[in-house]
Amino acid sequence: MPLKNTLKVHRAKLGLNQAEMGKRIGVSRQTISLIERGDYSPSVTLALKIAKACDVSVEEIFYYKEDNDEGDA
Amino acid sequence: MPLKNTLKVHRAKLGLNQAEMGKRIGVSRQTISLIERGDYSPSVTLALKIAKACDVSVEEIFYYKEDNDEGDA
DNA sequence: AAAAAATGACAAGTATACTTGTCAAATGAA
DNA sequence: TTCATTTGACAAGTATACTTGTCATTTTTT
Repeated sequence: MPLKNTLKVHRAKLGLNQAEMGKRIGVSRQTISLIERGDYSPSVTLALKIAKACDVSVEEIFYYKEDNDEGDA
Repeated sequence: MPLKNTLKVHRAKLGLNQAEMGKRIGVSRQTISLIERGDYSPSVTLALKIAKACDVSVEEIFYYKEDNDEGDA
């Protein structure tokens, strides 16, 4: 049950690139990239900062997607 | 600006000791103890599990308390 | 097409989350 | 008080978050 996130979408809404997002939050560009590439569990401190920057709850950014194998059938 | 949390209170509401809480969430007793002792930033995965177990949002458990030095003056 | 900007990916190092184990101190029950 | 339960604290080890740096690939702009 991998941890997923919607950071890429929310970052796009803010019109920021990864480097700008990292700078705003206080982490490196690589860390933003790593998170967006998925299956990565940052600290709750970072999660709170990201959620605040995106003006949403932590749960709206980070969530669990079931490991189901159904496509849409 | 240390990270604070309300885990101890919420755990008490559930009527669980640290060992039971750890078992329910899937971490060791020490990890629960460390968090409750404060100034500790677990992974967002663990934060989500704790919030779910307590039936509240991540933000209701983990938050920042300003590092102000004013008492009440 | 060509140049510029943005992202993915890897490597190697540091910081810290999380582990098991142990003991003392605190709390609660008999 | 005595015994049992719970928690705090420390140590040492493993797992992983986060860092800087670099390069190839992709995307966007001209």
